[in-house]
Amino acid sequence: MKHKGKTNPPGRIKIMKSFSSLMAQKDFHSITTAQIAKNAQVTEGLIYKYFKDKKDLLYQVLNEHLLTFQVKIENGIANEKSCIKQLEIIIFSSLESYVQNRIFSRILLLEVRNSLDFFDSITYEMVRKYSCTILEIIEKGIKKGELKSDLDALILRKLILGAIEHACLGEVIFGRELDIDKVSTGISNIVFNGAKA
Amino acid sequence: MKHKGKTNPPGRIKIMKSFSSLMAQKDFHSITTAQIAKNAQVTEGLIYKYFKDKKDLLYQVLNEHLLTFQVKIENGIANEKSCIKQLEIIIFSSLESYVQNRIFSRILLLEVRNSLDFFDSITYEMVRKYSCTILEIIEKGIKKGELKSDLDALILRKLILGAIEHACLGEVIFGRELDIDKVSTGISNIVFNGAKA
DNA sequence: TTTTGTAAGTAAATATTACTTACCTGATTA
DNA sequence: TAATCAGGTAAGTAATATTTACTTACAAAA
Repeated sequence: MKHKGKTNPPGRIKIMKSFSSLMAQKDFHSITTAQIAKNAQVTEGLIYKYFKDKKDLLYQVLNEHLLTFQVKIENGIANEKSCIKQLEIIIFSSLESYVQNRIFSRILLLEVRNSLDFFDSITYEMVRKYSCTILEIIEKGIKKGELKSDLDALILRKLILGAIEHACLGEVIFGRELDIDKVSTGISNIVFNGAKA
Repeated sequence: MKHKGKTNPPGRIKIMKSFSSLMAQKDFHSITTAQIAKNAQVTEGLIYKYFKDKKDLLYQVLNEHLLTFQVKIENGIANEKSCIKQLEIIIFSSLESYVQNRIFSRILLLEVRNSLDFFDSITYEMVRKYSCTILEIIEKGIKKGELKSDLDALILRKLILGAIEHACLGEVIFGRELDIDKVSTGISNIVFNGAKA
């Protein structure tokens, strides 16, 4: 008998917590279902009541984090009129979210993208929505004359997303410290004003 | 008995080719050693004659590709004086290399970074070298007055590397077409001249 | 009160799969 | 000629993700 997602029983919560804490210590593939179960004080079989497979567990944990991430971003830009300011806020809050939650960042930046089924998941839908928001702001910025009229919005988005993600890699992989203020203003500065003297 | 790396026997070549072609079809973890061996028409055991483990095979395949990649970049910037032009060439050739070799890109961008032992490998040394080259060009550009004097070289590098990598993701993951000329000039344009109107 | 259905959880079997060990064969070399 | 060694095979083993068959508790319907 499979779980139908109507309730959220203690066993399910324990499994997700257990998995999250293991993810803080090692990479996805080194974590065994036996460890997850032992750490959660349930049996291995129960994992498969609530999750299709190990990867599905990964996606669902990621999904929970993404929810709070998204709310944060939307609240941040809600009162802001200027498109450039909005983008600056997105850059800052994204960096902040990544840094404040290394496990989540590890999963999103390094652990899920190598498998195609992630891109069919609900989780990826949220990533797309976030990505769309950025594109819309850029397009509005161009229309309003804040940004250059001949700008390719898609490329600017690539640049912003790429910069954010790459900036976090050192932090996520090696545990290096990241000065969010410095890096986010640095990125914004180059993106909007250019690097050329 | 282990292989000592002096020769390059047909079995080893067959294994690497087989693995490469499988990587074009599915992600690393879905590829089994049994498949690799069958596809190469050798026995599973032979894989472990030439490679420490499955991951080592991944690294060595990546390594071969990186060698040609590095040569390409270095030749490209050799005759160029202007630092901005050099960076533009790096952006273009990196995109080109990624696009021309999807397997290599998949491995480098999506499959190796999730495991710490990659960062101890010789392969990663090459990535660092490439990354260092970019930093040096930026620093020279600042000194020569081509780039803004108050620029943070590390952040500009993050931006450039992040943009390049992110630009390729759609291509690598979904097989989308990528207009190298358009994207590389687009990136250069924003990075050097800024997006603000 | 009895019955029915089902959610939560267990225990043990199974199938896959990365990796090992012991061995064969022919060529080179001491 | 004996010894070594490179290239390769065949048959394991141990780990581990996943499945199956089974309890127990409990709520709603009859």
